[in-house]
Amino acid sequence: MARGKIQIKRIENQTNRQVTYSKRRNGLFKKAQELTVLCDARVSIIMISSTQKLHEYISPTITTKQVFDLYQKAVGVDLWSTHYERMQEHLKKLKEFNANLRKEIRQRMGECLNDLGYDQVVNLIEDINTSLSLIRERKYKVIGNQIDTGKKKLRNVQEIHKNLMLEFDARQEDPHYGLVENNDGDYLGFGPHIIALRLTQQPPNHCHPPGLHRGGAASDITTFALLE
Amino acid sequence: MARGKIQIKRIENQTNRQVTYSKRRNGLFKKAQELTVLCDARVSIIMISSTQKLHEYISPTITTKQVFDLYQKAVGVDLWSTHYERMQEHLKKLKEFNANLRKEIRQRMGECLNDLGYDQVVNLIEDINTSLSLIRERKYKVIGNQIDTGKKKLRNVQEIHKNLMLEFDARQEDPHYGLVENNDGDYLGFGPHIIALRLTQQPPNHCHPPGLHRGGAASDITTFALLE
DNA sequence: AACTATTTATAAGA
DNA sequence: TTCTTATAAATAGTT
Repeated sequence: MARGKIQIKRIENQTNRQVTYSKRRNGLFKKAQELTVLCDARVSIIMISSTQKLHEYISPTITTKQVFDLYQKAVGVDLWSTHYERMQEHLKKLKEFNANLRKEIRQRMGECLNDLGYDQVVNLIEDINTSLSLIRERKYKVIGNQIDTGKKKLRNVQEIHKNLMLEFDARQEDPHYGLVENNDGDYLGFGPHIIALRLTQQPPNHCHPPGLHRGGAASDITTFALLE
Repeated sequence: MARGKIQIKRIENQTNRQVTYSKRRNGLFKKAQELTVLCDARVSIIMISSTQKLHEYISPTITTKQVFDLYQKAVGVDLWSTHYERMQEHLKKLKEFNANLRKEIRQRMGECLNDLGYDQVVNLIEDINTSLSLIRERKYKVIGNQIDTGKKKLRNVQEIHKNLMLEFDARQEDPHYGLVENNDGDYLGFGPHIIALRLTQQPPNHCHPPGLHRGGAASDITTFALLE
Protein backbone atom coordinates (compact mmCIF):
# COMPACT_ATOMS: atom_id res chain seq x y z
CA MET A 1 0.00 0.00 0.00
CA ALA A 2 2.83 2.20 -0.70
CA ARG A 3 5.17 2.62 -3.58
CA GLY A 4 2.48 1.11 -5.68
CA LYS A 5 -0.75 -0.73 -5.17
CA ILE A 6 -0.63 -4.53 -4.87
CA GLN A 7 -3.04 -7.28 -5.80
CA ILE A 8 -4.31 -9.31 -2.89
CA LYS A 9 -3.00 -12.67 -4.02
CA ARG A 10 -0.33 -15.03 -2.85
CA ILE A 11 3.17 -13.55 -2.98
CA GLU A 12 5.16 -16.09 -4.95
CA ASN A 13 8.62 -14.90 -3.91
CA GLN A 14 9.29 -16.75 -0.68
CA THR A 15 11.46 -14.05 0.87
CA ASN A 16 9.03 -11.29 0.04
CA ARG A 17 6.21 -13.38 1.42
CA GLN A 18 7.99 -13.89 4.71
CA VAL A 19 8.89 -10.21 5.00
CA THR A 20 5.35 -9.15 4.28
CA TYR A 21 4.08 -11.75 6.74
CA SER A 22 6.29 -10.33 9.43
CA LYS A 23 5.39 -6.70 8.73
CA ARG A 24 1.68 -7.29 8.47
CA ARG A 25 1.66 -9.55 11.48
CA ASN A 26 3.07 -6.72 13.54
CA GLY A 27 0.51 -4.37 12.03
CA LEU A 28 -2.29 -6.76 12.90
CA PHE A 29 -1.10 -7.22 16.46
CA LYS A 30 -0.74 -3.48 16.91
CA LYS A 31 -4.29 -2.94 15.71
CA ALA A 32 -5.50 -5.66 18.02
CA GLN A 33 -3.77 -4.03 20.95
CA GLU A 34 -5.28 -0.62 20.07
CA LEU A 35 -8.68 -2.19 19.78
CA THR A 36 -8.28 -3.81 23.17
CA VAL A 37 -7.51 -0.49 24.79
CA LEU A 38 -9.78 1.82 22.83
CA CYS A 39 -12.88 -0.35 22.93
CA ASP A 40 -12.37 -2.29 26.11
CA ALA A 41 -12.53 -5.49 24.09
CA ARG A 42 -10.75 -8.81 24.32
CA VAL A 43 -8.94 -10.12 21.28
CA SER A 44 -7.24 -13.41 20.57
CA ILE A 45 -5.23 -13.79 17.39
CA ILE A 46 -3.50 -17.02 16.50
CA MET A 47 -1.54 -17.10 13.26
CA ILE A 48 0.21 -19.93 11.54
CA SER A 49 2.73 -18.93 8.86
CA SER A 50 3.31 -20.81 5.64
CA THR A 51 6.35 -22.28 7.37
CA GLN A 52 4.06 -23.62 10.16
CA LYS A 53 5.33 -21.21 12.78
CA LEU A 54 2.71 -20.08 15.25
CA HIS A 55 2.32 -16.55 16.58
CA GLU A 56 -0.23 -15.30 19.01
CA TYR A 57 -1.70 -12.08 20.32
CA ILE A 58 -3.91 -12.17 23.37
CA SER A 59 -5.39 -9.17 25.16
CA PRO A 60 -3.89 -8.80 28.61
CA THR A 61 -7.39 -8.78 30.05
CA ILE A 62 -8.05 -12.41 29.17
CA THR A 63 -6.37 -15.78 28.67
CA THR A 64 -6.42 -17.99 25.63
CA LYS A 65 -8.14 -20.72 27.61
CA GLN A 66 -10.89 -18.33 28.60
CA VAL A 67 -11.31 -17.33 24.98
CA PHE A 68 -11.62 -20.97 23.98
CA ASP A 69 -14.16 -21.63 26.69
CA LEU A 70 -16.18 -18.58 25.75
CA TYR A 71 -15.96 -19.53 22.12
CA GLN A 72 -17.27 -22.98 22.81
CA LYS A 73 -20.11 -21.64 24.89
CA ALA A 74 -21.03 -19.06 22.28
CA VAL A 75 -20.75 -21.31 19.25
CA GLY A 76 -22.37 -24.16 21.15
CA VAL A 77 -19.98 -26.71 19.76
CA ASP A 78 -17.94 -28.67 22.19
CA LEU A 79 -14.58 -28.91 20.52
CA TRP A 80 -13.45 -31.76 22.70
CA SER A 81 -16.73 -33.54 22.80
CA THR A 82 -15.36 -36.97 21.98
CA HIS A 83 -13.40 -37.48 25.17
CA TYR A 84 -15.66 -35.39 27.27
CA GLU A 85 -18.96 -36.92 26.38
CA ARG A 86 -17.63 -40.41 26.68
CA MET A 87 -16.43 -39.56 30.14
CA GLN A 88 -19.69 -37.92 31.07
CA GLU A 89 -21.55 -41.04 30.06
CA HIS A 90 -19.20 -43.29 31.94
CA LEU A 91 -19.61 -41.08 34.98
CA LYS A 92 -23.37 -41.20 34.75
CA LYS A 93 -23.44 -44.97 34.46
CA LEU A 94 -21.12 -45.38 37.39
CA LYS A 95 -23.30 -43.09 39.47
CA GLU A 96 -26.40 -45.07 38.62
CA PHE A 97 -24.69 -48.33 39.34
CA ASN A 98 -23.51 -46.88 42.59
CA ALA A 99 -26.98 -45.82 43.60
CA ASN A 100 -28.27 -49.32 42.90
CA LEU A 101 -25.57 -50.88 44.99
CA ARG A 102 -26.35 -48.55 47.85
CA LYS A 103 -30.00 -49.43 47.61
CA GLU A 104 -29.28 -53.11 47.71
CA ILE A 105 -27.12 -52.67 50.76
CA ARG A 106 -29.77 -50.59 52.46
CA GLN A 107 -32.33 -53.28 51.76
CA ARG A 108 -30.03 -55.93 53.11
CA MET A 109 -29.65 -53.78 56.19
CA GLY A 110 -33.39 -53.55 56.66
CA GLU A 111 -33.96 -50.04 55.32
CA CYS A 112 -35.89 -48.87 52.30
CA LEU A 113 -38.10 -51.92 52.28
CA ASN A 114 -41.18 -50.08 51.12
CA ASP A 115 -40.38 -50.73 47.48
CA LEU A 116 -40.42 -54.47 48.00
CA GLY A 117 -43.44 -56.69 47.66
CA TYR A 118 -44.14 -59.54 50.02
CA ASP A 119 -42.44 -62.26 48.04
CA GLN A 120 -39.45 -60.02 47.46
CA VAL A 121 -39.12 -59.59 51.19
CA VAL A 122 -39.36 -63.35 51.65
CA ASN A 123 -36.66 -63.88 49.09
CA LEU A 124 -34.47 -61.25 50.68
CA ILE A 125 -34.77 -63.03 54.00
CA GLU A 126 -33.91 -66.35 52.37
CA ASP A 127 -30.92 -64.76 50.68
CA ILE A 128 -29.67 -63.24 53.88
CA ASN A 129 -30.11 -66.48 55.76
CA THR A 130 -28.02 -68.30 53.20
CA SER A 131 -25.36 -65.60 53.51
CA LEU A 132 -25.53 -65.87 57.26
CA SER A 133 -24.84 -69.60 57.17
CA LEU A 134 -21.83 -68.98 54.97
CA ILE A 135 -20.53 -66.35 57.32
CA ARG A 136 -21.11 -68.55 60.38
CA GLU A 137 -19.15 -71.31 58.68
CA ARG A 138 -16.38 -68.83 58.21
CA LYS A 139 -16.58 -67.90 61.85
CA TYR A 140 -16.06 -71.48 62.98
CA LYS A 141 -13.22 -71.91 60.55
CA VAL A 142 -11.54 -68.78 61.92
CA ILE A 143 -12.04 -70.05 65.47
CA GLY A 144 -10.44 -73.34 64.50
CA ASN A 145 -7.45 -71.56 63.01
CA GLN A 146 -7.03 -69.42 66.06
CA ILE A 147 -7.03 -72.45 68.33
CA ASP A 148 -4.46 -74.19 66.16
CA THR A 149 -2.08 -71.27 66.16
CA GLY A 150 -2.62 -70.88 69.89
CA LYS A 151 -1.56 -74.46 70.43
CA LYS A 152 1.50 -74.00 68.25
CA LYS A 153 2.57 -70.95 70.18
CA LEU A 154 2.10 -72.74 73.42
CA ARG A 155 4.35 -75.56 72.24
CA ASN A 156 6.87 -72.94 71.17
CA VAL A 157 6.94 -71.37 74.62
CA GLN A 158 7.21 -74.74 76.31
CA GLU A 159 10.17 -75.66 74.10
CA ILE A 160 11.98 -72.45 75.00
CA HIS A 161 11.25 -73.00 78.65
CA LYS A 162 12.64 -76.53 78.50
CA ASN A 163 15.85 -75.28 76.85
CA LEU A 164 16.28 -72.62 79.48
CA MET A 165 15.95 -75.21 82.21
CA LEU A 166 18.50 -77.49 80.56
CA GLU A 167 20.94 -74.64 80.21
CA PHE A 168 20.42 -73.64 83.80
CA ASP A 169 21.08 -77.19 84.96
CA ALA A 170 24.27 -77.41 82.87
CA ARG A 171 25.52 -74.19 84.43
CA GLN A 172 24.90 -75.47 87.94
CA GLU A 173 27.06 -78.51 87.24
CA ASP A 174 29.97 -76.62 85.54
CA PRO A 175 30.64 -73.10 86.90
CA HIS A 176 33.00 -72.36 83.96
CA TYR A 177 30.27 -73.02 81.44
CA GLY A 178 29.89 -70.07 79.17
CA LEU A 179 33.12 -68.33 80.25
CA VAL A 180 35.97 -67.74 77.78
CA GLU A 181 39.62 -66.76 78.40
CA ASN A 182 40.61 -63.46 76.73
CA ASN A 183 44.08 -62.17 75.70
CA ASP A 184 44.87 -60.76 79.13
CA GLY A 185 44.18 -64.04 80.79
CA ASP A 186 41.05 -62.72 82.47
CA TYR A 187 37.67 -64.32 82.25
CA LEU A 188 34.90 -62.38 80.60
CA GLY A 189 31.46 -63.36 81.68
CA PHE A 190 29.30 -63.98 78.69
CA GLY A 191 26.53 -66.23 79.68
CA PRO A 192 23.58 -67.23 77.57
CA HIS A 193 21.44 -64.43 76.24
CA ILE A 194 18.54 -63.71 78.44
CA ILE A 195 15.70 -64.33 76.09
CA ALA A 196 13.07 -61.66 76.45
CA LEU A 197 9.74 -63.33 76.53
CA ARG A 198 7.48 -60.34 76.22
CA LEU A 199 4.01 -61.65 75.76
CA THR A 200 2.40 -58.85 73.82
CA GLN A 201 -1.24 -58.63 72.96
CA GLN A 202 -1.50 -58.08 69.22
CA PRO A 203 -3.70 -55.14 68.35
CA PRO A 204 -6.84 -56.27 66.51
CA ASN A 205 -6.90 -55.77 62.76
CA HIS A 206 -8.73 -52.53 62.08
CA CYS A 207 -9.23 -52.53 58.33
CA HIS A 208 -13.00 -52.63 58.33
CA PRO A 209 -14.87 -52.96 55.12
CA PRO A 210 -16.19 -49.47 54.36
CA GLY A 211 -19.56 -48.63 55.75
CA LEU A 212 -19.81 -51.66 57.93
CA HIS A 213 -20.64 -50.23 61.30
CA ARG A 214 -18.72 -52.04 63.96
CA GLY A 215 -19.60 -52.40 67.58
CA GLY A 216 -16.96 -51.74 70.21
CA ALA A 217 -16.88 -55.40 71.26
CA ALA A 218 -13.35 -56.79 71.19
CA SER A 219 -12.59 -60.35 70.22
CA ASP A 220 -12.64 -62.87 73.04
CA ILE A 221 -9.76 -64.68 71.42
CA THR A 222 -6.41 -62.98 71.75
CA THR A 223 -3.34 -63.60 69.70
CA PHE A 224 0.01 -63.47 71.44
CA ALA A 225 3.09 -62.58 69.51
CA LEU A 226 6.35 -64.03 70.65
CA LEU A 227 9.00 -61.34 70.48
CA GLU A 228 12.72 -62.02 69.82
CA MET B 1 -6.25 8.20 12.27
CA ALA B 2 -7.99 10.80 10.47
CA ARG B 3 -9.48 14.17 11.22
CA GLY B 4 -7.10 14.35 14.10
CA LYS B 5 -4.81 12.03 15.97
CA ILE B 6 -6.23 10.06 18.90
CA GLN B 7 -4.75 8.77 22.13
CA ILE B 8 -4.79 5.01 22.49
CA LYS B 9 -6.89 4.84 25.61
CA ARG B 10 -10.36 3.62 26.45
CA ILE B 11 -13.09 5.61 24.68
CA GLU B 12 -15.39 6.69 27.45
CA ASN B 13 -18.39 7.54 25.30
CA GLN B 14 -20.23 4.27 24.96
CA THR B 15 -21.63 4.95 21.49
CA ASN B 16 -18.31 6.10 20.12
CA ARG B 17 -16.66 3.07 21.61
CA GLN B 18 -19.08 0.74 19.89
CA VAL B 19 -18.75 2.52 16.55
CA THR B 20 -14.99 2.40 16.73
CA TYR B 21 -15.14 -1.25 17.75
CA SER B 22 -17.22 -2.08 14.74
CA LYS B 23 -15.06 -0.11 12.29
CA ARG B 24 -11.77 -1.39 13.60
CA ARG B 25 -13.06 -4.93 13.82
CA ASN B 26 -13.81 -4.79 10.12
CA GLY B 27 -10.37 -3.33 9.51
CA LEU B 28 -8.71 -6.08 11.51
CA PHE B 29 -10.65 -8.81 9.75
CA LYS B 30 -9.81 -7.30 6.36
CA LYS B 31 -6.13 -7.24 7.23
CA ALA B 32 -6.35 -10.81 8.42
CA GLN B 33 -7.96 -11.87 5.19
CA GLU B 34 -5.27 -10.09 3.15
CA LEU B 35 -2.59 -11.69 5.23
CA THR B 36 -4.12 -15.09 4.66
CA VAL B 37 -4.02 -14.65 0.90
CA LEU B 38 -0.79 -12.72 0.48
CA CYS B 39 1.34 -14.81 2.77
CA ASP B 40 -0.38 -18.16 2.60
CA ALA B 41 -0.93 -18.04 6.32
CA ARG B 42 -3.75 -19.18 8.59
CA VAL B 43 -5.29 -16.70 10.97
CA SER B 44 -7.81 -17.09 13.75
CA ILE B 45 -9.22 -13.99 15.41
CA ILE B 46 -11.73 -14.19 18.20
CA MET B 47 -12.96 -10.93 19.67
CA ILE B 48 -15.21 -10.26 22.61
CA SER B 49 -16.68 -6.77 22.76
CA SER B 50 -17.23 -4.85 25.95
CA THR B 51 -20.86 -5.92 25.64
CA GLN B 52 -19.74 -9.57 25.64
CA LYS B 53 -20.60 -10.16 22.02
CA LEU B 54 -18.26 -12.51 20.23
CA HIS B 55 -16.94 -12.09 16.69
CA GLU B 56 -14.63 -14.34 14.81
CA TYR B 57 -12.44 -14.40 11.75
CA ILE B 58 -11.02 -17.67 10.58
CA SER B 59 -8.97 -18.24 7.42
CA PRO B 60 -10.87 -20.35 4.95
CA THR B 61 -7.91 -22.72 4.83
CA ILE B 62 -8.36 -23.90 8.41
CA THR B 63 -10.97 -24.49 11.11
CA THR B 64 -11.11 -23.07 14.59
CA LYS B 65 -10.82 -26.56 16.04
CA GLN B 66 -7.64 -27.16 14.07
CA VAL B 67 -6.24 -23.88 15.34
CA PHE B 68 -7.03 -24.91 18.92
CA ASP B 69 -5.38 -28.28 18.45
CA LEU B 70 -2.30 -26.74 16.84
CA TYR B 71 -2.13 -24.15 19.56
CA GLN B 72 -2.18 -26.76 22.27
CA LYS B 73 0.48 -28.79 20.56
CA ALA B 74 2.67 -25.74 20.05
CA VAL B 75 2.24 -24.23 23.49
CA GLY B 76 2.47 -27.66 25.09
CA VAL B 77 -0.19 -26.89 27.64
CA ASP B 78 -3.26 -29.00 27.66
CA LEU B 79 -5.97 -26.43 28.04
CA TRP B 80 -8.52 -29.05 28.85
CA SER B 81 -6.47 -30.51 31.64
CA THR B 82 -8.32 -28.72 34.40
CA HIS B 83 -11.69 -30.05 33.39
CA TYR B 84 -10.29 -33.33 32.29
CA GLU B 85 -8.26 -34.11 35.35
CA ARG B 86 -11.06 -33.16 37.64
CA MET B 87 -13.28 -35.58 35.79
CA GLN B 88 -10.66 -38.30 35.86
CA GLU B 89 -10.38 -37.91 39.60
CA HIS B 90 -14.11 -37.99 40.08
CA LEU B 91 -14.26 -41.11 37.96
CA LYS B 92 -11.55 -42.78 39.95
CA LYS B 93 -13.23 -42.02 43.25
CA LEU B 94 -16.53 -43.33 42.02
CA LYS B 95 -14.87 -46.50 40.84
CA GLU B 96 -13.21 -47.03 44.19
CA PHE B 97 -16.41 -46.36 46.02
CA ASN B 98 -18.11 -48.78 43.73
CA ALA B 99 -15.58 -51.49 44.40
CA ASN B 100 -16.01 -51.01 48.12
CA LEU B 101 -19.76 -51.27 47.86
CA ARG B 102 -19.45 -54.46 45.85
CA LYS B 103 -17.09 -55.89 48.41
CA GLU B 104 -19.44 -55.09 51.23
CA ILE B 105 -22.28 -56.78 49.41
CA ARG B 106 -20.17 -59.80 48.69
CA GLN B 107 -19.25 -60.03 52.35
CA ARG B 108 -22.85 -59.72 53.36
CA MET B 109 -23.57 -62.54 50.94
CA GLY B 110 -20.93 -64.75 52.50
CA GLU B 111 -18.22 -64.36 49.87
CA CYS B 112 -14.77 -62.82 50.15
CA LEU B 113 -14.59 -63.40 53.88
CA ASN B 114 -10.87 -64.13 53.90
CA ASP B 115 -10.01 -60.47 54.48
CA LEU B 116 -12.00 -60.39 57.70
CA GLY B 117 -10.65 -61.16 61.11
CA TYR B 118 -12.61 -63.13 63.65
CA ASP B 119 -14.17 -60.21 65.42
CA GLN B 120 -15.04 -58.61 62.11
CA VAL B 121 -16.90 -61.75 61.15
CA VAL B 122 -18.71 -61.72 64.48
CA ASN B 123 -19.71 -58.13 63.94
CA LEU B 124 -20.86 -58.88 60.42
CA ILE B 125 -23.07 -61.64 61.73
CA GLU B 126 -24.49 -59.33 64.37
CA ASP B 127 -25.15 -56.69 61.74
CA ILE B 128 -26.88 -59.09 59.45
CA ASN B 129 -28.99 -60.47 62.27
CA THR B 130 -30.15 -56.98 63.11
CA SER B 131 -30.99 -56.39 59.48
CA LEU B 132 -32.80 -59.68 59.35
CA SER B 133 -35.03 -58.74 62.27
CA LEU B 134 -35.90 -55.49 60.55
CA ILE B 135 -36.76 -57.30 57.37
CA ARG B 136 -38.83 -59.91 59.23
CA GLU B 137 -40.77 -57.11 60.87
CA ARG B 138 -41.41 -55.76 57.44
CA LYS B 139 -42.57 -59.18 56.32
CA TYR B 140 -45.18 -59.38 59.09
CA LYS B 141 -46.35 -55.90 58.34
CA VAL B 142 -46.78 -56.81 54.69
CA ILE B 143 -48.65 -59.95 55.66
CA GLY B 144 -50.93 -57.90 57.87
CA ASN B 145 -51.68 -55.53 55.04
CA GLN B 146 -52.39 -58.36 52.66
CA ILE B 147 -54.84 -59.93 55.12
CA ASP B 148 -56.62 -56.64 55.63
CA THR B 149 -57.09 -56.03 51.94
CA GLY B 150 -58.16 -59.64 51.52
CA LYS B 151 -60.87 -59.17 54.13
CA LYS B 152 -62.04 -55.99 52.47
CA LYS B 153 -62.33 -57.72 49.14
CA LEU B 154 -64.21 -60.59 50.68
CA ARG B 155 -66.71 -58.18 52.21
CA ASN B 156 -67.04 -56.54 48.83
CA VAL B 157 -67.86 -59.83 47.14
CA GLN B 158 -70.33 -60.77 49.87
CA GLU B 159 -72.10 -57.46 49.47
CA ILE B 160 -72.46 -57.96 45.74
CA HIS B 161 -73.68 -61.48 46.27
CA LYS B 162 -76.27 -60.30 48.77
CA ASN B 163 -77.54 -57.69 46.33
CA LEU B 164 -77.81 -60.25 43.60
CA MET B 165 -79.84 -62.51 45.83
CA LEU B 166 -82.18 -59.69 46.83
CA GLU B 167 -82.67 -58.77 43.22
CA PHE B 168 -83.28 -62.36 42.30
CA ASP B 169 -85.88 -62.72 45.07
CA ALA B 170 -87.63 -59.53 43.99
CA ARG B 171 -87.86 -60.84 40.47
CA GLN B 172 -89.32 -64.11 41.62
CA GLU B 173 -92.10 -62.27 43.46
CA ASP B 174 -92.92 -59.81 40.64
CA PRO B 175 -92.42 -61.17 37.13
CA HIS B 176 -92.75 -57.62 35.71
CA TYR B 177 -89.84 -56.39 37.79
CA GLY B 178 -87.28 -54.84 35.62
CA LEU B 179 -89.46 -54.80 32.49
CA VAL B 180 -90.51 -51.52 30.93
CA GLU B 181 -93.22 -50.81 28.36
CA ASN B 182 -91.86 -49.25 25.19
CA ASN B 183 -93.67 -47.07 22.65
CA ASP B 184 -95.03 -50.05 20.70
CA GLY B 185 -96.59 -51.56 23.78
CA ASP B 186 -94.13 -54.46 23.82
CA TYR B 187 -92.05 -55.40 26.76
CA LEU B 188 -88.34 -55.17 26.40
CA GLY B 189 -86.37 -57.45 28.62
CA PHE B 190 -83.79 -55.50 30.50
CA GLY B 191 -82.87 -57.39 33.59
CA PRO B 192 -80.08 -56.56 35.93
CA HIS B 193 -76.62 -56.53 34.42
CA ILE B 194 -74.83 -59.76 34.80
CA ILE B 195 -71.87 -58.76 36.84
CA ALA B 196 -68.74 -60.41 35.64
CA LEU B 197 -66.93 -61.70 38.65
CA ARG B 198 -63.71 -62.76 37.10
CA LEU B 199 -61.41 -63.70 39.89
CA THR B 200 -58.04 -63.02 38.37
CA GLN B 201 -54.75 -63.81 39.99
CA GLN B 202 -52.71 -60.67 40.08
CA PRO B 203 -49.23 -61.17 38.59
CA PRO B 204 -46.54 -60.78 41.25
CA ASN B 205 -44.66 -57.55 41.28
CA HIS B 206 -41.45 -58.12 39.36
CA CYS B 207 -39.40 -55.01 40.01
CA HIS B 208 -36.54 -56.64 41.79
CA PRO B 209 -33.81 -54.58 43.30
CA PRO B 210 -30.86 -54.88 40.94
CA GLY B 211 -28.56 -57.78 41.53
CA LEU B 212 -30.76 -59.48 44.07
CA HIS B 213 -30.99 -62.99 42.77
CA ARG B 214 -34.48 -64.30 43.19
CA GLY B 215 -35.59 -67.90 43.51
CA GLY B 216 -38.51 -69.10 41.43
CA ALA B 217 -40.69 -69.53 44.52
CA ALA B 218 -43.97 -67.67 44.14
CA SER B 219 -45.70 -66.02 47.04
CA ASP B 220 -48.05 -68.20 49.01
CA ILE B 221 -50.38 -65.28 49.44
CA THR B 222 -52.33 -64.37 46.34
CA THR B 223 -54.12 -61.14 45.72
CA PHE B 224 -57.39 -61.26 43.86
CA ALA B 225 -58.47 -58.33 41.86
CA LEU B 226 -62.17 -57.77 41.49
CA LEU B 227 -62.89 -56.85 37.90
CA GLU B 228 -65.79 -54.68 36.61
C1' DA C 1 16.40 -2.88 9.66
C1' DA C 2 15.48 1.90 7.70
C1' DC C 3 13.38 4.92 4.41
C1' DT C 4 9.52 7.00 2.00
C1' DA C 5 6.09 7.42 -1.62
C1' DT C 6 1.89 5.93 -1.70
C1' DT C 7 -2.09 3.38 -0.32
C1' DT C 8 -5.18 2.32 3.24
C1' DA C 9 -7.58 2.92 7.53
C1' DT C 10 -10.28 5.61 10.09
C1' DA C 11 -12.08 9.83 13.35
C1' DA C 12 -15.25 13.01 13.23
C1' DG C 13 -19.06 14.87 11.23
C1' DA C 14 -23.27 14.42 8.44
C1' DT D 1 -25.79 2.11 10.47
C1' DT D 2 -23.57 4.12 6.40
C1' DC D 3 -21.25 7.80 3.77
C1' DT D 4 -17.84 11.37 3.49
C1' DT D 5 -13.40 13.16 3.82
C1' DA D 6 -9.38 15.10 5.98
C1' DT D 7 -5.77 13.11 7.96
C1' DA D 8 -3.13 9.46 10.51
C1' DA D 9 -1.17 5.04 9.92
C1' DA D 10 0.44 1.17 7.37
C1' DT D 11 3.25 -0.63 4.23
C1' DA D 12 5.54 -2.08 -0.78
C1' DG D 13 9.37 -1.49 -2.80
C1' DT D 14 13.80 0.11 -2.34
C1' DT D 15 18.31 0.85 0.01
